Amino acid sequence: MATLNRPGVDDGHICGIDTAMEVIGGKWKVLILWALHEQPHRRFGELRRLVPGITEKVLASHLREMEADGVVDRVSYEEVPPRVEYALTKDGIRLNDALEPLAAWGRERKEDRRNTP
Amino acid sequence: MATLNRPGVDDGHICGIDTAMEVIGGKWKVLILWALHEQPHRRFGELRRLVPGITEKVLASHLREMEADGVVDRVSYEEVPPRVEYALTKDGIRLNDALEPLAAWGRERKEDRRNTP
DNA sequence: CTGCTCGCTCACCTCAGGGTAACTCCCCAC
DNA sequence: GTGGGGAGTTACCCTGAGGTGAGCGAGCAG
Repeated sequence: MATLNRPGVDDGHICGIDTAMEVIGGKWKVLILWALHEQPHRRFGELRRLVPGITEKVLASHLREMEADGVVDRVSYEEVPPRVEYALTKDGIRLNDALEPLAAWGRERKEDRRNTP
Repeated sequence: MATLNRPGVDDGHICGIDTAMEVIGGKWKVLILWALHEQPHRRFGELRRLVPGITEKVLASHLREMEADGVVDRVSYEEVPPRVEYALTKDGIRLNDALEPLAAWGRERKEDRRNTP
């Protein structure tokens, strides 16, 4: 992503939001985070049901990206039938906390729109 | 966008974050918000310089969307050469405040990555 | 007359992120 | 033997957000 062009800034980021946006930039990532925040240790199929509309392919790739970004943890129990559980990492929890004010803004906005359509 | 499927939820949104994501979803929107937050009443060309990489077309369309979303205000002074100033609305200021924790998360993360590459 | 500034608009094109659907592997129940 | 759950993978397709480059309208400087 780009940067606001000011002296003293080294790499391509300045305000920190763009860094965060890279992590939550996927179409469904905030919803996945939210689902894992409501209750840790969700299973794959459970997430698929909780985020209706998402396809298995995209859920899988989003989860792998979020794992690579260090915000979710994948634990695979070697059983049959397979069982895999996803949970937020410490960093993922902090990310979710950081998203809460944004969620509050969205909720408030939704309220306002409902009252004045 | 989609919704976490739980009873008691009416429209397509639940956690509020998705509502917010619709507003800040454009590629450069958070950077525009940030630029307007640092100093209100920025001119078009000024924003173009502050957000390097953005094209005029995209800057214009982003600004129009954000105006429609009620987060920025456009004031056109009928002069020649034309002068147009953009500023955050009250709601835009609140949105920016809500983004601050996310920015902090991103900055912290950037620090960590620098120390442990 | 030419070129420059400012704030755009228009027509066209690209590409990657996401959607569709089929397939795998291992076991259990019917 | 077939059907289903569970957790994916693979190959292919498609749309729309964003990028490219040009032009405009008014005035002023040289």
